[in-house]
Amino acid sequence: MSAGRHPWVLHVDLDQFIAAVEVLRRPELAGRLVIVGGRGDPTERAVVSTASYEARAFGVGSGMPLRVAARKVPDAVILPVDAPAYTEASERVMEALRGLGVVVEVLGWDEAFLGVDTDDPEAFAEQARARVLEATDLHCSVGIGDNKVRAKIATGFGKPRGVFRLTRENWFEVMGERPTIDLWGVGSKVSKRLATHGIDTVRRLADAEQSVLVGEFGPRMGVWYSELGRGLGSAVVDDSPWIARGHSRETTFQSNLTTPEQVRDAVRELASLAFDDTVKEGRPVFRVTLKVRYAPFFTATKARKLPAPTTERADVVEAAVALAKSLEAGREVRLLGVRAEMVMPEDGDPVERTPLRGRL
DNA sequence: TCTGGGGTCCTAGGACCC
DNA sequence: TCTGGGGTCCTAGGACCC
Repeated sequence: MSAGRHPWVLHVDLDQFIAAVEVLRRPELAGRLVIVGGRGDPTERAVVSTASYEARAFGVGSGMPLRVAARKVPDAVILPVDAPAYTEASERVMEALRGLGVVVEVLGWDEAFLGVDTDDPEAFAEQARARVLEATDLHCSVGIGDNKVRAKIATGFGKPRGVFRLTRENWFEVMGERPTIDLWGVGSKVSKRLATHGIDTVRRLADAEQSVLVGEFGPRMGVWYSELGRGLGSAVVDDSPWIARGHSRETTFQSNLTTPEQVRDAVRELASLAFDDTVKEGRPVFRVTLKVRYAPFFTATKARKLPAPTTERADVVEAAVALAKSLEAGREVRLLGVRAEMVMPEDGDPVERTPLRGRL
């Protein structure tokens, strides 16, 4: 199995994955208002990772501050994030999908693209849903597309527990009058910038002069948004293992740090943890980035390329500590983070670089 | 309402070089 | 005195995704 183009791209996305995994091991939670986030303590600085559909009906969604969610749904069950449990469940899902004998490109804990050669994609999608349910007791939805962009967007119309097909044939019929923010890769900032040019729907984006988009967003993003408006994108499904560019560790402190000593100690700790993750990959670190969020909520980053790539913990820690010395004294610190970037393997794969490439 | 943590890629501007 | 046109490397910031 390897990278390649297939007649059909399927996008499989688990329904309320994290909440569903929690309900699986606590069946008494079924049908209840379940919210998963942070350490499960709504008085702490944390956000919602996933809310069950029952909780979503009350306006709770991912990214919402936990304390706001708790206020909206006072009788919700609030659970801590248990990453190892989700990783384990995710692996069982992906194994089930691979068992279908197709190319599986993992996108995250709860989603994957399948490259499929079939005459009946709907039947195959139902087969995939059945296989995942049988193997894991988890429900999913499937988007069918003639490329990844369309398959990914299609899934949203299939949820929950359904299948939807989105191709060149029905792209404008389905998406034409929708707001640009419904596109995968267009967020609130870009949709507002597009609106200043009178581009408020997918069809208007598709019809926009590419020169306007390039002028606003630059040569790569401008062209990419134009293609997005028309539903165009890669149809190559690639199951080769992802090679991480870097690893990072960051912490939001429950109460702000106020002294340089506290900052220095925290940076040491974070740098060491990030370094540990690079050691597991066995590749040297060539750049270290320090992220700081000053109170109340202003974020800055400082980066240094190392004199030479290193596999020494002390080099990484010292680089991070040195960056910390240039932080503004006297400002309270809400968050610190350290990222270590690794050199890529020499015989580097010709990875197609595209704006959406974040993975597990 | 008060805003996590782990990722990726793109853009802009300055330094430096020819 | 009023000053080019690239190219590459580096850093900071921004945007997006799950």
